[in-house]
Amino acid sequence: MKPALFSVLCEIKEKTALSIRGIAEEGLPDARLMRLDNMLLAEGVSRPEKRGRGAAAAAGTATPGGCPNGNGLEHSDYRAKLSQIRQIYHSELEKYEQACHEFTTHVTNLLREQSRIRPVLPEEMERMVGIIHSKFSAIQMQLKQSTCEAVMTLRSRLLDARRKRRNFSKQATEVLNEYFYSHLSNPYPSEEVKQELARKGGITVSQVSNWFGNKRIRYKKNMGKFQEEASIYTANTVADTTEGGGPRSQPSCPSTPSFGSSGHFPLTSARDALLTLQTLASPRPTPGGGSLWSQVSLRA
DNA sequence: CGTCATGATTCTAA
DNA sequence: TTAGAATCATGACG
Repeated sequence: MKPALFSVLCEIKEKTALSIRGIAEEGLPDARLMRLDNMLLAEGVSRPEKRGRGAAAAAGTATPGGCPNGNGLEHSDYRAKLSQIRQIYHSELEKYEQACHEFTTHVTNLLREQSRIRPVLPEEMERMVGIIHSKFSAIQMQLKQSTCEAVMTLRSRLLDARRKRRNFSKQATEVLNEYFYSHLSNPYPSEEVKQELARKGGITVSQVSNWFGNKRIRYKKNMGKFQEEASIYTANTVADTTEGGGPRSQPSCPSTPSFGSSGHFPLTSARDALLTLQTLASPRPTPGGGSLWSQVSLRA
C-alpha cells in the first residue's frame, strides 16, 4: 500500500514539475551588502574587538589620569558608544546565525522525515536551505543597515560637537598669559610645563598647546594690539605663583615690580630683546630656538 | 543683527 | 611630529 502511494505521488510530482525556479532573484542586494560590510569594517565595527590601546596612549602622550584632553573626553564617549553598538551588532548577528542554523536543521529533519512518505529530491532540500539562508541574510542585512545608521548618526554628532567652543576661565587665561609674557623670547613651553599650566588653569594639555599656537601667531601678527596686555603681565610678572590655590593676581599695573623672592626676573621688552640677542648669539641645541619667533620678538 | 575675540581644526612645510 | 598659517565656528558685546 505504501509503496503504491509513494509511486503515485512521484508521478504527480513529475507532472506538476515545479522545477527549480530561479534562485537568482536576489542578485541586487549583493552590492549593497558589500558596501555595508565594507563600511562596518572600516568603522571598526566588524570582526575583531581589538582595542587599539597603543594609539590612544600615543595620542594622549603620558597623561596618566585618563581623558587626555577635551576632545579626548568626547572621543572616549564616542568610542564607548561605538563599542556598545559593536557589541549589540555582534550579539544580534550571532543570534541570527544560531537561529538560522537551528531552523535549517529543523527543516532538514522535517524533510527527511517526510521523505519516508513522499518523494523529496536532494535538490529540493538544498533549495529549501538556500531559501532559509537568503531570508536570514536579508535579516542580517537589515541589522547591518541599522548598525551603519547608528554609527553614522553617532559620528555626525561627534563632528558637530567637535567645534564647540567655550571660553577659558579667567584663571586659565591668567596662567597662560603669565607664562607667555614671561617667556616672550621663547614662548614654547615644554611638555612638563604644559602639563603644569594645564593643571593650574584647569584645562587640558592640548588646549594649552592650542592656546600657545594661537597666541604666538596672533601676537606676532599684530603686536600693537597686545601691548596693553603685555605690559600688564610683564609688569606683574611671575610675582609669585606660590599662591597655592587661587593665584588671582590683581594686575593693577604696579609701577614697582617687586621681584626677587622667586628668583624670576621681570621681563621687560628690553630684557627680552637682550635675551633674544643672547639666544641668537649662542644658538641653543633646542630645535627652533632662535628662529623666526626671536627675530619678530626683537622688533617689538 | 554685525563684528570682533577666541578656541579648535585643517593644511602645509620642515 | 610640530609650528605656523589659514580658516572655521561660537560666544560676547554693541
